[in-house]
Amino acid sequence: MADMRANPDVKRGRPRQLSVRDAVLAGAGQLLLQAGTKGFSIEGVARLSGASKVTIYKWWPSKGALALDGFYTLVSPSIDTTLTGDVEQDLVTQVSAVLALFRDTAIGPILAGLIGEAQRDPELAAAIRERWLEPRRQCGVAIVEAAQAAGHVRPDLDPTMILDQIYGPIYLRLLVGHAPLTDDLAAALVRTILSGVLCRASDASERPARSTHHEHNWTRRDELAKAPSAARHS
Amino acid sequence: MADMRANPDVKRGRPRQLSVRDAVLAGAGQLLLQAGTKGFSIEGVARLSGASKVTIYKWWPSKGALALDGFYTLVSPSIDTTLTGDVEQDLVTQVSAVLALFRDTAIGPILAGLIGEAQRDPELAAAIRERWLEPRRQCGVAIVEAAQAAGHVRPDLDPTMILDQIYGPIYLRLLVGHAPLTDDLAAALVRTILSGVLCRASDASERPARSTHHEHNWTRRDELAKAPSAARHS
Amino acid sequence: MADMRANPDVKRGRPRQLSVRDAVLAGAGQLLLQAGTKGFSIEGVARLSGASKVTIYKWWPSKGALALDGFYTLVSPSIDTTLTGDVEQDLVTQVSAVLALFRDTAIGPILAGLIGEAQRDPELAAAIRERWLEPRRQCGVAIVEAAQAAGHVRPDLDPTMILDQIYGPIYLRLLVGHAPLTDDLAAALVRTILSGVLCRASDASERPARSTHHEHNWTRRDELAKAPSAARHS
Amino acid sequence: MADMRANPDVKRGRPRQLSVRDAVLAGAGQLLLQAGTKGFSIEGVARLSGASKVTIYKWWPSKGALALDGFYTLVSPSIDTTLTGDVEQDLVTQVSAVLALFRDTAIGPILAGLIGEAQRDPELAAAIRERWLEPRRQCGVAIVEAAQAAGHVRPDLDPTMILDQIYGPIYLRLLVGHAPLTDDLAAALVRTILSGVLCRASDASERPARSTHHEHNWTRRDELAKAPSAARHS
DNA sequence: ATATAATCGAGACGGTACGTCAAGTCTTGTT
DNA sequence: AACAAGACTTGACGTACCGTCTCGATTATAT
Repeated sequence: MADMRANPDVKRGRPRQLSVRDAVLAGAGQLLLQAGTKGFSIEGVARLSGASKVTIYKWWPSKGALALDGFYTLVSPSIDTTLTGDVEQDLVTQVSAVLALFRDTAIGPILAGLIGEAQRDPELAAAIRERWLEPRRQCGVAIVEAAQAAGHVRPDLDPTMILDQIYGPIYLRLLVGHAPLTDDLAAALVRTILSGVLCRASDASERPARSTHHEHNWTRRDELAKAPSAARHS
Repeated sequence: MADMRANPDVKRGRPRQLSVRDAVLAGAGQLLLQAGTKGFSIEGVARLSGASKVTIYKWWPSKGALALDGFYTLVSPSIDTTLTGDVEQDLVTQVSAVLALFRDTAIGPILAGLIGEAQRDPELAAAIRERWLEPRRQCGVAIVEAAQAAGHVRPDLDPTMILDQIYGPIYLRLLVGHAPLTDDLAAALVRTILSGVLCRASDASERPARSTHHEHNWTRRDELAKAPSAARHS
Repeated sequence: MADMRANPDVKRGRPRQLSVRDAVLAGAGQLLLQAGTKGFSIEGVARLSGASKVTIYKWWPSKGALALDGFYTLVSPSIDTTLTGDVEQDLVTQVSAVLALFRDTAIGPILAGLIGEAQRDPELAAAIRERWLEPRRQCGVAIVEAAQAAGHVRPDLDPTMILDQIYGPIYLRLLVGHAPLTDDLAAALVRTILSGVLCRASDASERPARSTHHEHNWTRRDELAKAPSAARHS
Repeated sequence: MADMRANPDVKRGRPRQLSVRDAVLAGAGQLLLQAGTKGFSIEGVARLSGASKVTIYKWWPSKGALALDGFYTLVSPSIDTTLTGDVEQDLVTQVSAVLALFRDTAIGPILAGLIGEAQRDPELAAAIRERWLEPRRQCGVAIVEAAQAAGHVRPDLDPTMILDQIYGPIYLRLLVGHAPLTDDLAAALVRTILSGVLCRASDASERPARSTHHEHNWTRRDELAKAPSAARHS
């Protein structure tokens, strides 16, 4: 994308006043916190920030874009996870971080609101995908692919789908609220998708054993005993 | 919801005109189809149906409630699946039905829009949970619980979570669009959550075994042949 | 202009709330007085009157229309002149009334502002013509035509033009302010257009004297000097 | 307007670039022609001329001032009438010139728009008076005063008022549009104000008396020949 | 040559008003 | 009582022009 203007290096005109930009972003974040996505309006941001509507319209193409930028003043987009090399542990660590963000801060509902808004604003949807979802998924994909390379995870599976099966439930619960985002959810989701759901014992009794000599099943989840029954919901 | 009024049996005044109700619902459904959740408005429904705004406000508590009712004039809420007793097959059948609904009809985006709207309308959220999500989940829960009872599925797992790990990815893709809803998605999701993701001991012949001392095998994922890697998305 | 609706006599819906109408008009008048045509804005009227902008836009097609209506809450459109039958006296009476209105009240500048606004609003221009100018001119025309009928005024002249030559100077001064609207202006304008400007004495020197005994010439119009014949033309 | 600075002869800094001045004026004139007074805006002139808004604001105190200057790029302010000494003829010549300008060129409406704008811009009003109205009136005043000196026009009359009674109707029609600016208007206006409107006694001798018992003759306006009724307006 | 000073284009910015849309609430008369 | 028609307030939308304000680049005279 080469710059088409005559003198791209020559900066002409009054330079953008960064204080205004910051005030707008701060106002947007504040308004999101106070009023949520529902009460979010460009006029509200203008009021809060002291900027004029025209200025906002100049720099942000749409309400959604502004809201997303405001959202990012609330969340630092840091995804710094030190990997251990253990699939389960690494995934749980990362998922737990996201989960904690949704549970313990106000940004859970706000992100939900943004995704809701994205249903009527395709550009916002794209922005959310690119700026929020994908970066986070990259880490997960890296973990899974490393595990595949190390031979811990079946290589024929699409890492993307595996991640969806971990994050999907979280976002689904965030968006429709049919079940709570409990603390142990991250661990449970990861463990289940890793080991699967089928009984080892039942295989033995009901089906012809395909191979009888196999030891190992899921390395380190032996005592899965304690029921996560609290995950039920009215 | 029993009628709470003093004399429920004494009906005075003009009785409710059901034709109006139907016209409103038809108009709501039509408007949803034509304009989507974004262009859906009570005034639009009034225009289309010939009913007056007051009438609509009288019988539907909110825009969301009307939209959901309109939505149900488009989708028959039938979930009639004949179960075979095979967990995988039954789940795939059911999930495929939902998936086809989202893929092939207009109701995928409309439902997404409704869930989006629900972010700013808690009552709509509750209604969606109760009227759409839960009925569908009951079937799935029944399948899983039957499998647990039959000893095919590990009894320590929460069926709810298992279902979330199947449906979550679908709704996530529907809402965020980071990956397409492919045809084989249902089968892949079900198979993966059933069998898990880790390498089996049988792989030990192929790869260096990490630990050697357990039994369980869960055969039946050998011919996972067709790569679901097409699920990637731009 | 027959009413085209199905049942023109059946009044349906909530009737227009006249109190709102009155409040808007009062607000418009007040705003005109306070801020003049320059500071007049629909939003200002909405603020002052307590009515909403939408309501104002519903009933008044444009800012100009509202301003003109507001103007009429300041001026009662009464043009009640008892005619005596004497052209000069009747005209002076009427013109003086208008002049006094322009001089002594605030409506002079306001009307000027409206005419100014009419330069960019053809509908306002038409409304001013029909509702302000013409009614007033009718009276003048009536006086002139009566005088023509009575033989006091030359019948070959267009009464419209005569009135323009009386009122034109007043509006011109009102609009461009190059000369003041003095008290005696009405009398002077009327007298001059009635008697003309040419000297009788000059006629005497250049032409065969028609009459010789005048000490003053234009006081009464009994024997007025004849128009120079050069003025005739096809 | 002498230069008030300390050292008026010492010119320092970059001298004013006259090409900019000309471009702005040309742009202003062009915009007036294209969009009229209504669509005239400083930003538009800046766009058209390539000058920056600041430059325009520096050299022209207000939008009206710029518009007037732009107006003068469209009209050459020449008022070159060779006088014959005959009041009527000279006045008609001059008035006809103005009338033709208003009728046949675009500057009639533009001038009307400027006068309209002047209602909200006192400085523009003053400028119009000084730069447009007065110069033109000077000529007329000269003619009238010459006629007064020659004894053709009554010396007790204010030439200003006489001119107002000629030009007033023209501007009134230009601004309000209640009657058209016809070709013969100039001659009619001049003739009427010169001769007056009242019936002359001399007509009694020139025409066959219709009825003998009154002092005026033309009972009804028998041969109104060319009807001036066309001067009426919708 | 090197300040000093003005001109000028580009463009950012707050402000006021524009005209429109839909949400809800209300007030009629009609069924 | 149910209902249609429609008046009304509220709040936000996105746009236009105003007038002011930095910037950097340019172009002259004065030291």
